[in-house]
Amino acid sequence: MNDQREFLKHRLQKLRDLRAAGINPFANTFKPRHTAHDVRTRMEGKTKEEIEGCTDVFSLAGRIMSLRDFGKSSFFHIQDRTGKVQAYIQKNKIGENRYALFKKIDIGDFIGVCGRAFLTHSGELTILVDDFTLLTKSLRPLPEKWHGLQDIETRYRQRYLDLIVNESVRATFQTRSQIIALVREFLVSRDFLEVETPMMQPIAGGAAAQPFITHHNALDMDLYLRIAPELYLKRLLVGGFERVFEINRNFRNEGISTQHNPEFTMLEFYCAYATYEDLMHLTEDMFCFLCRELFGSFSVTYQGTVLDFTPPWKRMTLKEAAAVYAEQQPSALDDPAHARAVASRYGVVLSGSESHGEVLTALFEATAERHLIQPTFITHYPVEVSPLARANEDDPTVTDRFELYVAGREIANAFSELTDPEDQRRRFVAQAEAKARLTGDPVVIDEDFLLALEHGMPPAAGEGIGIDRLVMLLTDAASIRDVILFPLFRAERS
RNA sequence: GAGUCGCUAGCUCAGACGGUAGAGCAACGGACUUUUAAUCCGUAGGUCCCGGGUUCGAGUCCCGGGCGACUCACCA
Repeated sequence: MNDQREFLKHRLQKLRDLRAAGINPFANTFKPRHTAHDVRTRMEGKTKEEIEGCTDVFSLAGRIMSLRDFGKSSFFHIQDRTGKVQAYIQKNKIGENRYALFKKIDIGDFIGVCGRAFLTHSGELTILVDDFTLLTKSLRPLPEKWHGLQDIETRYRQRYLDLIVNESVRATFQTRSQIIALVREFLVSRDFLEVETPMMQPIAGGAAAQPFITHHNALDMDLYLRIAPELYLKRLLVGGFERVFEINRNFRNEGISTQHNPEFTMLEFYCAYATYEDLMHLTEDMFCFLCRELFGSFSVTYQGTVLDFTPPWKRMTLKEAAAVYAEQQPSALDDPAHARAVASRYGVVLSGSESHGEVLTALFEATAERHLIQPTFITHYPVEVSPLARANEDDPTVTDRFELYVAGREIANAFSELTDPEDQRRRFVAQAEAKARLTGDPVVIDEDFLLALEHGMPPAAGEGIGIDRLVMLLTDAASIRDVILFPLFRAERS
């Protein structure tokens, strides 16, 4: 008999013993009126005498995380959503029968307890148990109490164990929830309307990633999981919703890394009559709001580096940034042949068919990106790599677009939107033809979106912010899997 | 997709040179009424990721596979 089966056998025997004694080991009869946090805050700053003179009776429930048995009394810690609190149970206080029943309770079980607070000799605030109720009997062991759960694969595959034993993991996901709530609050306070647009789309538009494909049986129709909500949110601008946002999942059938999960959460928002420059200010305001609410400071330490979000943030054009980090004069990169030579020198692999703008973008990514640690807006993206962005009035080879870089990573992407349906059609066709040459896919144009544009979309600017990457920055997480509760994993084979 | 590294008890980890597989916690039995990584005595628990190979003998060496981590590639 192996250890695992023996453990289960013992717990199942206790289950039978409890039922034989008339106890439901999965009862739902206890209504906790307090939390561990309530107990702590109620007694905070009080002396031992004041605490023990206090007649408040607490009633709380949670999982038993540790248990120290002294024969006629026991100490245990209960963990609820707010944290842990210790409890103490004595045989001569609750009676022989109740205490015998308590002996059937194990680490991992859920229990409800009632009692007053006291301070132990070593000064720990503790509930002296008047009575208890078993709420759920656990049948499997918890990970080790001191080292917790370390195995990264088990932590992700059995995230519930990770959450039970690793307090910092709970904190990360609580912060994630808080960040999303704050983003919502920020946008709603600025009169943005939260909307939901299709996750299943007949044409996967709004970005250039590989989509997941699925099929609707009744309509006998292939559908794509969306790679971006962009084209639907713009339809809403056409419809007269001047300020809209959506926080939802995108799906991209690409590689997995510490920065990429196949499904990830994206914030996109669109604001009529705004420009990309307005959105730079809005982005600064949003981050400052988040920092103030979360930390009370514009300084955030990420992986040992202090990031300073005090506005205004640095701004550089893409060409300037590429020039600085490729040690060139910006004007020198205006010569396509020279730019190409420099890019090759920095390890960019070129086929020869790339446009000048694509070469500059590749050079920027190869040289500058990883150096952009402090918040930096990169502007003036070439028109060839920005199929949905409005061309700059003074220099039509670039667009009114920016990306925000922090800690060497792309966090946000925004631009003044293209509103001219004929220009949009030309860009779609050029993009689809380029893709068709590369992949052999048929040229597909989102005619329905163009029809919407032909009805007239107000001038607008839009932005996308990768929520997972934002949460990583603000929770000091090294991997995107640390901020996604259930990241995608290969199925285990039996 | 490529390279490097990892996989030993439920958990956290040791296991030189190839020679009967170990500890702590958790579990089980016992002692103990203010402990807190409780303590003390005792017991049990292993498909060493899987499959081949070399060898008298493989957790250890070789080959193949699985899963994971990291780096790179891909992701405008």
